Amino acid sequence: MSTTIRDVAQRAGVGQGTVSRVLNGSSQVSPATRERVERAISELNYRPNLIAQSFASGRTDAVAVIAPFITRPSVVERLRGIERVVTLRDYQFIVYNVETAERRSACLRDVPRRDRIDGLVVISLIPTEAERAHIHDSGVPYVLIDGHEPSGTSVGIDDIAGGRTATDYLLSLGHRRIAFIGDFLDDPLSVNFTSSRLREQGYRTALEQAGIAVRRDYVRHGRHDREVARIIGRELLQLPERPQAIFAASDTQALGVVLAARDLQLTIPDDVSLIGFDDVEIAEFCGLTTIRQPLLHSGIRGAELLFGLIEQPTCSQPHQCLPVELIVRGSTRAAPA
Amino acid sequence: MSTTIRDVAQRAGVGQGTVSRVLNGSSQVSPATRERVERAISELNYRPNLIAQSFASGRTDAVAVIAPFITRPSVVERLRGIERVVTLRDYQFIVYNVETAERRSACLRDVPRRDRIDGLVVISLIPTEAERAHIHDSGVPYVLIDGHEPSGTSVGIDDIAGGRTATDYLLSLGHRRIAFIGDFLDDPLSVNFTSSRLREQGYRTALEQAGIAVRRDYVRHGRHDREVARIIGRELLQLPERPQAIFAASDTQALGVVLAARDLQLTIPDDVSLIGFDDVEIAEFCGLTTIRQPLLHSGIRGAELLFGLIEQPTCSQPHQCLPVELIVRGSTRAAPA
DNA sequence: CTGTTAGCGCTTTCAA
DNA sequence: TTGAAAGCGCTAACAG
Repeated sequence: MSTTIRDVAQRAGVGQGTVSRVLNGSSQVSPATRERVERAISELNYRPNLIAQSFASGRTDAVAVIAPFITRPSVVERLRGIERVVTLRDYQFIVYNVETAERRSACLRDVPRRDRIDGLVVISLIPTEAERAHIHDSGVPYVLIDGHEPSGTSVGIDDIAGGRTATDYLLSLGHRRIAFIGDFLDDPLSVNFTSSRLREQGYRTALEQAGIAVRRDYVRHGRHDREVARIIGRELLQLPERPQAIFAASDTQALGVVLAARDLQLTIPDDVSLIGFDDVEIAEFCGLTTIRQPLLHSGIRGAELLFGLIEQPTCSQPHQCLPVELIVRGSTRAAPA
Repeated sequence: MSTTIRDVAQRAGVGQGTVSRVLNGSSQVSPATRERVERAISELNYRPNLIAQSFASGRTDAVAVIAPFITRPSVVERLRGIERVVTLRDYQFIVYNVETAERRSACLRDVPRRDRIDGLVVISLIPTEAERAHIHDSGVPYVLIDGHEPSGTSVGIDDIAGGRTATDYLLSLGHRRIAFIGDFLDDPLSVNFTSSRLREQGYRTALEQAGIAVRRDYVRHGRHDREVARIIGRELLQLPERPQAIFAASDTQALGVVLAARDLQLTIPDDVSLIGFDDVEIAEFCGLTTIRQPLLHSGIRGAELLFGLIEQPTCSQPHQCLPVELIVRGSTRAAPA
């Protein structure tokens, strides 16, 4: 068998409790004893059994993340931020990938358990009222990233303002006929929220403030997918009155529009201006004008908040709103005079 | 406190052991008893404590993955494949992201522990002889993805053949001056291996077989990064005798060449043909000719092999070689006559 | 088929 | 400041 705390205690000539105290950095141990124990530990090359530690202490030293489509660039970037912080604290980083509605419910139901994890981060999936209550009942500290948790801790951006900024920029370039592509409204993964919807709201507000009526045929929705957006983009670009500019609620969808334009032999930005959202890595490569949100940083911040909660479960932080930024690249240009 | 197995036993009027048997699906329980226990479980809304189960059984129901740069599209795709299988088996999926040499060693040293995980997948990082021995000593079943583990279980592709296929295709188009861009040879993360190097070997073999000498100025290396490849690409494309075609050892690097060509106002494929490797998602978008390797599937296969090992630790599988495929898109064309 | 029970390795009282 | 010892909740071996 593996060496246990008993072996160490024996070798050091102390009690198990003392070894445990040394292990956990208690200040209640005399330097001499500590020294003796530490020597025994290194002589025996002893490593405490993590499961046994968890079992006895009730902590798991693990943090879970529930995220939709972990392959999406925006999600990956956030995961990376979380992983960085979690690792720094020597916690395990457990990932749950969600690609269906069933899986979403299953995760939200089964993952929040004190005997499983010490904390939970949820990305881009807004729990229902019942799910939120369930998480709360589980007693697991919990942070939401990319969403707003009214009575909990969350980090996100002002999607409405982002949508407005994007639209205002297109307006400032002289465009009047501005179309919008956003996520499918009945996305089963996002029961009562999508950031896409808020960005659309910003779009609508901006147009209204500019005295431009929102045209039904200019506002389209589809699954968050490049190829779906490509089809929608083609439809928009083939409208009798072609939009001068398109605001896509994500870079992924904006890239679909790039393909649509290519399909129709139209040139961006000469024939149509295009702006995306997120500023994922490929956006720069493609010269896509977009609204940048701090993806990596949202993960870092979210994880930091979570550890705050783990250490101080009572003191819940308010919603954190991260800044967005307009990044102008080559996919937008002024409307011809 | 939470309800325990004792409460259930009491309520069902049976012993703890019987409840445990029901929990673990033992066939040694009479239908009537099972029924009674199950009713007690659901009446009490009992969930077994996972930590306690792990502690008593010695299993952790967790699988760890150590991967470099989890944000790279190729890595993400593999992670997704692994996650899918791991989740299906109701195991926890623990991710360790490696971005430095120190972290690499730390992970390879600390993660393989029976009290932590039941199995380990390593992606694109070849353990040294000592590290391999250490993993073996830990007793944790282990699978390597994207590499060849001589005396262990691994899944990969024939990188040499892939490199040959890519180069042969360029040759078949009539190109003779073919350059190569690959990973930095002293990559601290990949101590004694990079797939890039094998692809280069395929490139060299193909050229030699075609009776073409490999030109030193046509073979370049740099960190696996788009911007680095862009700089290298510019150098290649500004050579007095410009290559007719470039084989990049990864799509990421190929995209750097796309930027380089753009920088120099050169057109792909008219001025230079370009072929990549991997067929990551963006390759299709960019119309990049490339060598496709089954990334998602490598993750799935690797995880399946791992579970084979977990269930049958003795019966180690041989190296699995997945097929690659030439995907012709618009970045290559025949050399002018 | 089922009840009883001895631990699993550690943390954490409780005394000393 | 330390040692002794009582569990943590479960599995698995053993007895019946």
